[in-house]
Amino acid sequence: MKTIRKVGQILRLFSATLPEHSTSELSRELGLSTSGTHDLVDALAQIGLLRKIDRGRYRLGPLITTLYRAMEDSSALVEAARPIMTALVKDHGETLHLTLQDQGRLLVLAANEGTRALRVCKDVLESPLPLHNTAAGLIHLSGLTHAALENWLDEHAHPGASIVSRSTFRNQLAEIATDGFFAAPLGREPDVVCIAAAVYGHSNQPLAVLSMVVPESRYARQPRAFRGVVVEATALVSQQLGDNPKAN
Amino acid sequence: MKTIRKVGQILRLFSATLPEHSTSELSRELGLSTSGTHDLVDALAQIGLLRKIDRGRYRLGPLITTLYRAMEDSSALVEAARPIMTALVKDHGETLHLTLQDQGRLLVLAANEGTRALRVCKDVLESPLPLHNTAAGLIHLSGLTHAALENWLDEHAHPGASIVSRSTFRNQLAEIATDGFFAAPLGREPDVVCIAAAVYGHSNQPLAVLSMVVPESRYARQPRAFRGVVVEATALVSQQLGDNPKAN
DNA sequence: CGACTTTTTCCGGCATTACCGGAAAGTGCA
DNA sequence: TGCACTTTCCGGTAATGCCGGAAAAAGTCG
Repeated sequence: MKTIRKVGQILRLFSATLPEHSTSELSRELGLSTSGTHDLVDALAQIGLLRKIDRGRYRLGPLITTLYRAMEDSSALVEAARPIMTALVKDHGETLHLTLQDQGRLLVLAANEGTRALRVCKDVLESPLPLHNTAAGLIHLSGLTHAALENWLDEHAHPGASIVSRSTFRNQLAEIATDGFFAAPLGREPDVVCIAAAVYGHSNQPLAVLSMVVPESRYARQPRAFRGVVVEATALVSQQLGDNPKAN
Repeated sequence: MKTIRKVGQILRLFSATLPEHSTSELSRELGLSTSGTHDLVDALAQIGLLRKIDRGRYRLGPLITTLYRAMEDSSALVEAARPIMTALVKDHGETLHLTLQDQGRLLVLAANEGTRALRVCKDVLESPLPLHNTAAGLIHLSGLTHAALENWLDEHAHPGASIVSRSTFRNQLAEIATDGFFAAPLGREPDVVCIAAAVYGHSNQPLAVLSMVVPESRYARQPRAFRGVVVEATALVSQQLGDNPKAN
């Protein structure tokens, strides 16, 4: 559906740093005619996904907020995960994240910062790390369909990128998918280890990822204990989701 | 753009109380074929506006969160309004709302509950009141384009509805548009008065509404004072937005 | 203030795509 | 295992999106 793909492309041009666009900026970005682009954005404004600010200038519209509220109010995932995350931080003092992925980027749904004097900042997964540079991201990648993974590789596996061999990478992901768990240094921070496990929804489908980010010095002392803690927590969240007929 | 209109229709079927739909539910609701509906929802899932949960079952997708975050992070409106609302609650103790409208429904962006022993609950504008039953809603209606207002009237002005005469109603809105201010009882609550004024954005376009909801007994003692307070607060917000080149 | 440039908006024709029928595949239940 | 129902798939056709070109609008400059 080409029109819907264009809808996605247009909407993704709006960001916190570029919240407003004109018709001609959008048409240049998308390689479309100005009149065609105008038809599109006008229609998006009519349904509420965009809002016309001035003549020819648009921002994200109220339907975004409406849908987000609907989504948030119904999120059994966050509801199930929150108390488990709170308890985990209290017991272990380390920083936690609950994440989804959206078109190859991490999306943080909930973050609880650790309580110890030396702790990993909870914003570490907000910066635009490539998915394959975090254990949480690799868990997400391992849950992608083959087609979605190929699309992602088309974008990220090229000369000069850190993924050298596609087949090696796919094999790595297959192992991770089997384990449902992975631990690795966070991006280029050798002092920080990310320990991540998949949260499964109804019908055992990977849904979200719960991860703990820990100073390497503490992780090195008892890596299996950390693995156990994270796997157990995600099993609890998955279990609550599985028991809940509304669970997503 | 019929396809985009269908996108809007589909997305609006997802709510907090109905967060998940099957393909055949959606096709029945929209009066479309199941295969046509499948094409649509599959495409929406590919761009991230929906997410496929199970075979043939969909929920709102991660792009909603991504866009909402982008929107929230850039909202000069809320940023401008928040300290002014905080000061107003502190000084006067009454409940405040900052609202947008989305296709004829109020959308609360920020709500500060009053501090006095007898106070109006901050949730009062969350319940699905028709726009014309609140002063805030009437301010919003008065800012609609003629076409958008006609669409809204087509939905709301019919035999048995509370709007008896379209032309009388339009005249009332024209006066409200001129004043940029209105006060009236809240819905069917004779004890609560809603006092609302328009917030203007760049190029003097009505953008949002700031309103105060007050026990009628307190309002009756000094109605002009309340009017002055609300009008001054919205003028301050409008002024800050006008001075801000990023203002929406 | 007029000329000029650029952008936006509008609209109808045509090329492209959305839509759907019908069939295959999948799922649940008795 | 058969049946009922839903989902998914796919190709043909009718409907729609896309765009060119012109009109309108807005801003800039001399």
